Amino acid sequence: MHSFTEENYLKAIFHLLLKTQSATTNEIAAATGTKAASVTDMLKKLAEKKLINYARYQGVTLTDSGERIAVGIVRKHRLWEHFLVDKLKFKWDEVHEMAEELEHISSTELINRLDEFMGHPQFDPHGDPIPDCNGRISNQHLQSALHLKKDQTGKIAAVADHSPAFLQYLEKTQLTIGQTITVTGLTDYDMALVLNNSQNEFNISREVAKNLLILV
Amino acid sequence: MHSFTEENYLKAIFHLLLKTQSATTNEIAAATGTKAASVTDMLKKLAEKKLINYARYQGVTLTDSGERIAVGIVRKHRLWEHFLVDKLKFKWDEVHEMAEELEHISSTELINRLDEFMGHPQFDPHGDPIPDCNGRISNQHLQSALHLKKDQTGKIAAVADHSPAFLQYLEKTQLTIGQTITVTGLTDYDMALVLNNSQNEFNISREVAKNLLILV
DNA sequence: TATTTTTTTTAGACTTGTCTAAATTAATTC
DNA sequence: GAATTAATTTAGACAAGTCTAAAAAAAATA
Ligand SMILES: [Mn+2]
Ligand SMILES: [Mn+2]
Ligand SMILES: [Mn+2]
Ligand SMILES: [Mn+2]
Repeated sequence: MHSFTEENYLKAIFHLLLKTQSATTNEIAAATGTKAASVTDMLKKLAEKKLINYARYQGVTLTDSGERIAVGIVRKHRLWEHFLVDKLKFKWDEVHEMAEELEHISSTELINRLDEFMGHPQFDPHGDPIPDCNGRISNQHLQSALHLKKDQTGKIAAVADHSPAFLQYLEKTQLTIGQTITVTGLTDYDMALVLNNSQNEFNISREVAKNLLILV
Repeated sequence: MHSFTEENYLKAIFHLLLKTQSATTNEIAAATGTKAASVTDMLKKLAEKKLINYARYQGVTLTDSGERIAVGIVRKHRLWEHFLVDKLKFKWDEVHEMAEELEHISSTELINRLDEFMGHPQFDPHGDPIPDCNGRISNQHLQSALHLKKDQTGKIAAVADHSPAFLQYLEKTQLTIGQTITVTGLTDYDMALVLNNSQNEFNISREVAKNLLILV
């Protein structure tokens, strides 16, 4: 059908378009770990196949069929991550690289059965929504913990940084998905957030807070 | 590590070596769906990497490290097939193509956890033995149903033809793995085998019998 | 507006794996 | 043993995806 490479470009463009109107050559190069010249070649090919809208120097958007493919890859990625954590007992910081391979297994019947086997999970281990078999993605309006007001309470719902280092840090400090937290103040020294999670009180840096996504 | 292509060549050579002393260029071409000229190129590359023993015009064998890789692929293939049938409820004639993709997922930790998740199954859905995590393969001495003597009883343990058509035929006639059968005779007309499976009596052609592997 | 900097594209080359056609070697047959 | 046939290898080409270096376009700055 489509090569792994094409799928990876479409997925990268999809993720970039969640943040901006159109994805640029350099952004795509950074996201795919390639050089700008290679990206230009691939953009021509994807445009030829009507998977992206591309005009020289203008950046790109996905066509409907390009987006359908990209969402399909994201669905597979997140369902496989859920499988690895929920069934095979991997930790949430261990599954991304494996999912990067598994997301290219072509059978949609397989992924739909996997979805059913796990009881149609709504979110992956990092709190990201799993598109349904029609490509629909639920949208929770989350906000960064950094923007919580004093004494505001919310539930940790997702993370904005997926690096193993960050995920391991959260695991160690019990800041895992589903935890309810309250912001009780800021430290004078570095404006770190003082949090309360019903048992203990502790501080998190503004950088950590930025990457914690909260459902209020 | 190794490309999908290299893995597929090693796997093909491994399967060929179960039947003969050394695998020939044409056999490998047939098994991999390529042309002889392409095989020669790849054999040079695999020999360069010390994964096969190759001398021009002589056919090839696997080195220890080549065999280790090949057995690893076979282990993955068969474990994934077991997963698809046992957990995702696919039929035994539906899983081969998916396993052809899944066998190239690189993580050995993943496959070991999958193995554990399924309770360390000994055989895949077609009765083929699943190598353990050290590459050891159990060897049952099976014989073709064609060579059963009159009134001899045995258990269907594996199939020699993995084509969906054959597997569907067996499913329909209840000749599935684990069934105990007795050969009660031969028809006069075409020497078909007359079988008894405790409930019914019925005939199977010599071609079908050839591909049914029996544990006596 | 003219100049400098950044971004993007083009040109040309390389790698992997494939092919067809031709040449070579090995195996069969007469 | 010579001639024919079959198997294998070599030669040369191609497609996909990548790269570096250079050119062109766009954006930023003076
Ligand atoms: Mn991931
Ligand atoms: Mn994830
Ligand atoms: Mn199979
Ligand atoms: Mn099998």
